[in-house]
Amino acid sequence: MESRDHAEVRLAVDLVVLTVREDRLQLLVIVRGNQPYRGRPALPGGFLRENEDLRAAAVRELAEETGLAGRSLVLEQIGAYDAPERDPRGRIVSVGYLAVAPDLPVPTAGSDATGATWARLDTVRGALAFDHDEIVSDALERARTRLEYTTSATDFCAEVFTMGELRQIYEIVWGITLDPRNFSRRILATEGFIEPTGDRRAQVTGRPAALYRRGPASRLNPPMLRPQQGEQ
Amino acid sequence: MESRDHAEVRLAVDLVVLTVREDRLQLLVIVRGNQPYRGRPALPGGFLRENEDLRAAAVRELAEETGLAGRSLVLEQIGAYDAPERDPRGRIVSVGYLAVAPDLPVPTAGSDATGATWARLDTVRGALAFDHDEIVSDALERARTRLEYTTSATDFCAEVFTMGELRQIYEIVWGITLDPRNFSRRILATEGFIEPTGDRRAQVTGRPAALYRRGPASRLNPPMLRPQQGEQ
DNA sequence: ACAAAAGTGTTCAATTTACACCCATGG
DNA sequence: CCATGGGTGTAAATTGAACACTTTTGT
Repeated sequence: MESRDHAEVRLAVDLVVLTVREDRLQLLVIVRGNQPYRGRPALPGGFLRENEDLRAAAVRELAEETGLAGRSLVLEQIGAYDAPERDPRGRIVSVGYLAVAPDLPVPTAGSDATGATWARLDTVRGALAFDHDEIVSDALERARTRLEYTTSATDFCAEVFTMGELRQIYEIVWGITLDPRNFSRRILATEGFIEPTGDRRAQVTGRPAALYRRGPASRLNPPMLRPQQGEQ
Repeated sequence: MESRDHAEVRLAVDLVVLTVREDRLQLLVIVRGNQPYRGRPALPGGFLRENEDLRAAAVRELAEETGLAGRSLVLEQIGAYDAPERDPRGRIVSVGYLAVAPDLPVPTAGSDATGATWARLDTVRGALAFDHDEIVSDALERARTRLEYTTSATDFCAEVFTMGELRQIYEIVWGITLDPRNFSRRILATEGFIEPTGDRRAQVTGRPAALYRRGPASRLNPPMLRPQQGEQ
């Protein structure tokens, strides 16, 4: 019995980091400097190291490749991607992670070579290296579902935000429009979702909006179900 | 640079196979014949082989260890479990899969040694080897959610079933009781969920129930949200 | 004064829930 | 003829969507 009883595989992590920027859903991508898929956009990620679990690898890669401290970023595992031919370099199984970030001042604004950048999701989809389009699709679906059941919309927002900004997250991630009046009431009626800071912020025009910060709740009950409509 | 840039890990699959039996949610377990955790119940599973993807490994292990043909069983990936100390034999990352089965005539009724058996979930939880309790918890939560959004309740049922049997699936998996009258209407109002066979089946007592088989639909719209109540 | 965004009150329709009541069978 | 589970009808309660209207600012 010379043949091994188990396959020799390498484990990697790939990160789907989403934000809302310029009224669009945007994705953190690097441009590949090596073959395969040289020059193509790809998800940040890399191989698992010794004595490191997957989450730690994800946090490390995020810091190395993008300069984003994984500190406050909530990472959620999306799943394992293991199609035998997904990577021409060999048998590599990758575990996808989703992270949601506020609109940050452009990741590594000129730090190291590879330079991660935000890219509009609608323009980059279909062009990603490896099976990264599939990972992104699954992660996006997860992000959309999370808006329904959790308070994760505030993860897209800065420390303090207006009701309009929060609503925009829902509108952009779901690709629909919501009634601002009903939205506001619904959110405020959900115990622990957001808390008023007491301050207001002047807008470009119009009445200044009250400012809020995230509350202690993490799960939404009842959920905010998105209306079913076709989008992208 | 003698040190490797990546960890040496082995990949495995673990299967959470659920059914409803004797009015209880039951789990397919094997009793471990070797160390570690010898004598303890565990999930069926095993190592990934060369030129085999995770799903294929799950189907193969299911057939080998339990005699269940993976044919019609729908396998859903739950996630990767990778805590470094989860398996004392070394660095083993396992991918969990969920399968839902009808009440089968006891898996390997005396075929090979290890013999998988059904075990009541409430008695076996907390006693499983490795981190299998955690995998089961995640899979169970997934199964409960699937009942809300998909027609997967019929996966728990035989080819033909009564409305009462289908309702029992919901009641047992969710751990609540449902109004039979409203339940029936709700299911029948969902296009493509189930189709009447035209036959009826005499009960132990009471009016014979109409028989149904599963319809073409797979996703439920609108979903059947479970009422929030505390359970087990 | 006007445009624009925030926010309140109210109405109406849709959905959910509860439950009275009838049906069909075995003992 | 009664217990038991299957099934229909209907009214009350809850929820959701629509929208008129008021508030508060910058220009």
